[in-house]
Amino acid sequence: MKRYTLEEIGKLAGVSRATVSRVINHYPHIRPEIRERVEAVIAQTGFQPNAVARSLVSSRTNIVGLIIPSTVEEVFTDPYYAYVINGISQSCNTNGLILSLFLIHSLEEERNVIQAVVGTGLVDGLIITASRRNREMLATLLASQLPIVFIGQPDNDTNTHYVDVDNVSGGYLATEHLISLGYENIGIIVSYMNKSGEARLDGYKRALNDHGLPFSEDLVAYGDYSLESGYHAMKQLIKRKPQAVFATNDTMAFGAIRALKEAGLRVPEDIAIIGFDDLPSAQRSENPALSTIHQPIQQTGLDAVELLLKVVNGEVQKAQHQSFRQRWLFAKAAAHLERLAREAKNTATS
Amino acid sequence: MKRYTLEEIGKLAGVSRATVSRVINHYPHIRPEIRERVEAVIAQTGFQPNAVARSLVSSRTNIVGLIIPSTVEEVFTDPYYAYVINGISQSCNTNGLILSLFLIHSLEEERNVIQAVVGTGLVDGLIITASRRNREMLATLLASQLPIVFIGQPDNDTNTHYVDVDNVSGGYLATEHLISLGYENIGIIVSYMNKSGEARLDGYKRALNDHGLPFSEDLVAYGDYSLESGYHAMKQLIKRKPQAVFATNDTMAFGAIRALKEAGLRVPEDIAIIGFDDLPSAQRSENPALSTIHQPIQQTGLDAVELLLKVVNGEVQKAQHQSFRQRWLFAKAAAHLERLAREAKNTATS
DNA sequence: TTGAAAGCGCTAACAG
DNA sequence: CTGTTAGCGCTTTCAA
Repeated sequence: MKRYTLEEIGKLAGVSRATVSRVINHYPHIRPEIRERVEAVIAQTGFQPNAVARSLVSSRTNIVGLIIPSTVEEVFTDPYYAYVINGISQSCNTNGLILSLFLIHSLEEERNVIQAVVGTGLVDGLIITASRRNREMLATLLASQLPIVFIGQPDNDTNTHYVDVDNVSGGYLATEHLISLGYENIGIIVSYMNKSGEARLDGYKRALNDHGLPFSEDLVAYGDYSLESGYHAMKQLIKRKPQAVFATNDTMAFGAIRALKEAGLRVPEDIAIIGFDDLPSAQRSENPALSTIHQPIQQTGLDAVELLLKVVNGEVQKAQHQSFRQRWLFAKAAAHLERLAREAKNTATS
Repeated sequence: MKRYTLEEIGKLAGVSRATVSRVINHYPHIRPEIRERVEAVIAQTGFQPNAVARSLVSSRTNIVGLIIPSTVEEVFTDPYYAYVINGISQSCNTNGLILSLFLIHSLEEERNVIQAVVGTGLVDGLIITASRRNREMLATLLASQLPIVFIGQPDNDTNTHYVDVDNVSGGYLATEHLISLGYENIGIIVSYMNKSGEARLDGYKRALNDHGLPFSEDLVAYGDYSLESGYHAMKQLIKRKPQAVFATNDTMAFGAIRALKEAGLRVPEDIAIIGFDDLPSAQRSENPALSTIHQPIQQTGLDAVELLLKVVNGEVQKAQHQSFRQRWLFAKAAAHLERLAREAKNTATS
C-alpha cells in the first residue's frame, strides 16, 4: 500500500494540501462538494496523515508514557500491575492516545529511560506507578516540567498530581471486619515501601482504637508487597500468636497463608487472613478464598489517564496541589463486608 | 527547564546548527576544539534533540508496537503475557527502542488501533502475540507493508516472520516424561486457538507412537489456554480415567488440578499432570509443584525484538519466508526431566 | 471558502 | 572541517 502525502491527495482531488488538511481536521467552512471530492480520494487511497509530521507542528504526540520503576524484576510477579496496565491501556484506546510502556529493570536503565523520555518531546505526559522511587529520578522528572500523574500517593506530595484509593478507610474496613468477626488479637503485615502502606496501617490503628482494642508494635510486621516478604513477615508474626492478620496487599496475604500452612496452621480456623487489592486471583484462590478489600485497580488506571489528559491540556492549575481520591472503595467494601458476614454465618455451623 | 533547539545551541556555541547536529550524531570529522565547545554547551543546557523532528526527517521513530489481540479481557489472567511484555521491554531498553503497547479489548478497538498504527508511520514495526487473530486484521496488517514479527507461529505462515519455541519437541518431551514414569493411559488438554496447540498435540502423538502406545481421540480435550477451559476440559477427561494428563499450558494445568481436587482426586497420586510454559507461578505452586516444560518466554520476547530490528533494517530478505526457532528448549527440558526423575525416585518411597 | 507560504526542529547533500 | 540550503509532511496564518 503506497503511502501518500497531503500534497498528493490534494493533486488527486484537484485542491491544495491546505484544503485536504482542513477536511481531515473537520474544519467546518468547506464547500460540501469539495469536501466530498477530497473524502472520496482519501477513502480510495486509504490515506492516513503522517503522525510524526503532525506531532512536529502541533508539538503534541498523543503518546503517554507509563513508567513502572522497580529495581526488582519481581514486580511482575504481582498481578496488580497487569490490571493497572490494562486499565490505562483501555483508557488510552478510548481517548485516542498511544501508550508507551517503560519497565525499569535496573538503576542504569532508569537513568537512560528517564533521560530519553524527558527532554525529547516524545511523550505528552507520564504516569508513574507507586513502586520504588528514588530521589534522583524524581528530581529529574520534576525539573522536566512534563505533566505527570502518580498512581499511589508519592512520598513528597508537594505539587504532584496523583490518583489513589482511600487507603486509610481501606485499612480501617479490613481491621473492622476482623474485629466484627470477634477477633481481638489482630496482626498486620504492612509495606514500608510508600505512603499507601502507612495509610493502611493508620486505618488499622484507628479501627483498633475505635473498638477499644490496644495497638501493639509487636503485632506489626513489614514487607515490600512481594509474596516472599509476606511469607517471612508471617513467620515472624506467628510467634505473637495473633488470631487474625491483615495483610496490606493480596500478594503478601498469599505468602502469609503459605507460611501458615507450613506451620501446620489452618486458615481461617486457626488464623484468619484478610488481604487488600481484590485481585481476581484472590477471588479464585482456594483453601480458603481470601477475604480482601476491593481496590478498583482498573478504575485507578482509567482515572490516571483522564487526570493526565487534563493536566496536559492545562485544565488544572499547575501550581495547585491536585489530588484525586476515590470514594468508590466504601460502597464496594461495604457490599463485600455484607457478603462476608453472610458467609460467616453460613460457615459458623460447620 | 527550558527546551532548546539545535539553532539555539549553535548560537550559544558560536557554530551553525549543522555542526551541533554532527556533534550529537558523533560525526567523526570535527575539530576537537569545536566539539568540546559544543558539548560543553549541551551539557550545560541539558539539551536533548527533539525526537519528533528527528523522526520526521529520518522516517524512523524507534518505536515498536506490541499488539496483544484478544476479544476476552481475560488474557491478562494468564501471567504468560506479563513475561512476554517484560522480555520485550527489556530488549527495547537495551536497543534504544520505545515500546508501545496495544491491548485489544474488543473487535471495534482492534479495528481502530490497527488503523491508527498502520498508516501513520508511528511505529517502525510490530510484534504480535499468538492470541486470537482474525483474518480482517491480518489482511490489513499484511497490506500495510509494516515490518511484523509474530510470537508463536501464525496460522497462515506464508511469508511472515515469527519466533516460537519448538512446540512439537515440547509436546514430545512432556508426553515422554509421563511415559517414562510408567503411565500408559495419557490424556491431553490442547488448545484449538493456534498452531502451537496443534504442534504440541503432534508431539504428543509422536511420543505415544514411538513408545508403542495407541492414540485415542477420547483422551483429547480442548481448551483456549484459559484456566476455566482447563477446568472444564479436565472434567470431561476424568470420565476416560486417564492415569496422567498433559496440559498444553500451565494455566490450563492449574484449571485441571482444580477440577481433580473437586472430584476428590489427588495429584499426582491419582492422576499426574504436566504443564507447558514453566511460569514462575508454576514453580511456586504447591499441592503439588507442577511439572512443566520450560518455555523461555522472556527469551522469546528478546528474540522477537531483535528479529524485528533486522527486518526493519532490511537485513532479512522480505520475500523470504523467515522462521526463527529456538532449540534451547531441549537442554532445559532435559535438565528438567532429570530433576523430575530424581524427585520421582525420592518420593517413590513415601 | 480556498490557496500560497512560512515554519515546526532536525538531517543531509552540496559547496567551500 | 564547517556553513548554507533544501526539504521531511503537516498545520496555520495571511491574503485573495
